[in-house]
Amino acid sequence: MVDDRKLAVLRAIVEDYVSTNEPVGSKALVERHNLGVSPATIRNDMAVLEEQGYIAQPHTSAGRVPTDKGYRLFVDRLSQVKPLSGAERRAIESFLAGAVDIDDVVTRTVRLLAQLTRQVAVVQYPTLTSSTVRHVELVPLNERRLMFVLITNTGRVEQRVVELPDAVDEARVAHLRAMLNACLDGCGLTSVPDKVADLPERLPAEDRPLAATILSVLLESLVERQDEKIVISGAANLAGADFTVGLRDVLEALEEQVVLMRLLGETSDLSALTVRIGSENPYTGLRGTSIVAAGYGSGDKQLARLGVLGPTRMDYPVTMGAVRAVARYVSQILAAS
Amino acid sequence: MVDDRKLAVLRAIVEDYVSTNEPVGSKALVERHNLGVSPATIRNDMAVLEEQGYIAQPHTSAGRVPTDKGYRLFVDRLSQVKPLSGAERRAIESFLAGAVDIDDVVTRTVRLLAQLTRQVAVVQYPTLTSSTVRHVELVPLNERRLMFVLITNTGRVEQRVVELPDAVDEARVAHLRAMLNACLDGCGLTSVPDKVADLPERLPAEDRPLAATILSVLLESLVERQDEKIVISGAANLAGADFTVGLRDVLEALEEQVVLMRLLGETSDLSALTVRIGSENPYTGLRGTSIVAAGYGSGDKQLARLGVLGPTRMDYPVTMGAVRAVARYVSQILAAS
DNA sequence: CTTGGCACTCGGGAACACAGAGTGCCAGAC
DNA sequence: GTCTGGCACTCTGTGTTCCCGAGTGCCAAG
Repeated sequence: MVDDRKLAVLRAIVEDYVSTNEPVGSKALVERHNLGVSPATIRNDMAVLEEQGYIAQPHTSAGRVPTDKGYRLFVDRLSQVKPLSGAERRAIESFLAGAVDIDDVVTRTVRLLAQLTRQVAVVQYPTLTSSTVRHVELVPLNERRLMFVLITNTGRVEQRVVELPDAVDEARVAHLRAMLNACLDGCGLTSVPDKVADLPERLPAEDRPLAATILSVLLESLVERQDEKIVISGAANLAGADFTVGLRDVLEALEEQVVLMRLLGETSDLSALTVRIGSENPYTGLRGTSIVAAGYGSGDKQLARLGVLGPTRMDYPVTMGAVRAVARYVSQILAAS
Repeated sequence: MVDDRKLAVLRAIVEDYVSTNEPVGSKALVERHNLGVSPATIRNDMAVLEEQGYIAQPHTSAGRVPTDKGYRLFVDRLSQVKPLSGAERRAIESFLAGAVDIDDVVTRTVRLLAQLTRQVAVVQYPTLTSSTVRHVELVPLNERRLMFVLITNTGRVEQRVVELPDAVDEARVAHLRAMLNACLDGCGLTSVPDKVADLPERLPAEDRPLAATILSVLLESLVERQDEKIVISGAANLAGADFTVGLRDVLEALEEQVVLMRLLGETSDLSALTVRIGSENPYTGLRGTSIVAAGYGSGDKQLARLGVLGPTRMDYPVTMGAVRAVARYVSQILAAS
């Protein structure tokens, strides 16, 4: 059913098609790869591969083109991730090492990835889920308003302005701040709701409305972290690639945070290097594009995901290598800081 | 030299070309606009307009197309900004009114503008120049590290992690925090450097290295505010428009914050509604595109600028109306909060 | 200054032919 | 059984030619 030569043929077709962007025929195939058999034999193999759905011809009497299923087999069994060159690795390292800030890390990463792969890069901000509270700050802005700031151990900051039910003075705010910090310091974000549940009861009655207001904002900001921030770069790289599907759809998808989130994240294993090819993609506007994504974060606790998006006809080994390498370096940087 | 009818002809050419996207000829012109003269007369006028550089023909025996100079004259003297419809105004109002946050305001604004004009919208975050310090916060992260947070009256937050020269305790940090706030509260960002200049001298000697470190970070963050953040939306709208110049260049320009800043901002009068047409543009990659921009901010103190970017062949009256209207509404929203 | 007439130009589309690449199939060789 | 060479067939893409129509510029007359 799938003997070795047929697989070799499929691999050759994918490689040639990716590099030339033209349907590849039997004759060209035996010339470029030394398969040791004649074109006619290859033709027979190709007929079988086509029947099985791994390749297709755009029209009669044209060469063959890999289908999504063909790419899938190629990625799963016929290729191996190509490691970066030493020069590239050094470039990554020095480029990322200069980052001063979590924002800076993310920005640099996304640019780096776009440049490295010459595709559209997408980086998700480190998620708060697995991070812990480092500090909660309440800053009075005026009598009826204060700013609530939540700082996590990943360097992420969530801030929010709170309108208060009634006037408060600095002392009450300070008290509440101290209580909140005592209660939450170092605890995981997911356990915050439990921790603060009984907080109002431990306060004097007159402070309870204030506490309730602030807590509701706190909890709300925890929920909202779900729709994480995402940064993209390298949209210009879309201009070169010729998409089978309209460019417009792709650009539209890139502006939909939710779509991007799902593309990057819809996997049980955050850390895995995942590839989603063309129609495997849930979003119809992105048929014709593939996504290569990986998780990043230090060791046990995965923080978030990053990846690139490009035409189905992409160089998977190289792209996967770049994505994996960048993910690793970012993890390293984040772990060190 | 420029009699009325020639101007009317130019206006008609611009309007027709914008709506049809095809070179417009003398015959079509007299049919669609009742100019009361014959095609031959129009031809004479067009010959003069061409000689003066307001219009051009793509090739012999084709209709005429406005040049950048022609659009310029049209915008300056032949058109008037078209106000939005009542429905549009209501939509803007309700859409912006829902914003909860400075980030939210900016995000909603940029989306709104993109949708309204069907072009690429660009919004600059409110600049800090004219804003004042509302609060400075120092949050110890551990012994050798603290987070520095600067909150302004526009709701903007700058945060930064500071590595300390030596270990500090909470008391010293609290003291410094109090001093900083006493010193800076309510003062304009531009005057911050003066205000803090003598601060170290007023501290006990052992606190001076700490203070110096923090102040240097503070001042640095003030300088960095120069390269303001910019948000864009509606890149998908580029797909429809056919650019004379490559789409790639435009997409590249959109990723260059600096370029965008210059496009929006290079004007002495922040509040003016400015139009930059095609080659008037400093950036070569954006020949073929025009920018319509306006300042926003409440009354006397202009905060920043926003605008849209589209093909030179755009409906200037409508676009200008939309940009102006959005700028006004945003100003309103910001003033209220 | 305007107008109608007229010759001229040029781009774009339709029709057509043709070369080239590629296929499928079949009969014969190993 | 599997591979191979040969052969007829089918497309696409390209180049050529031709022609129509829109549009122009110019000129002489109103």
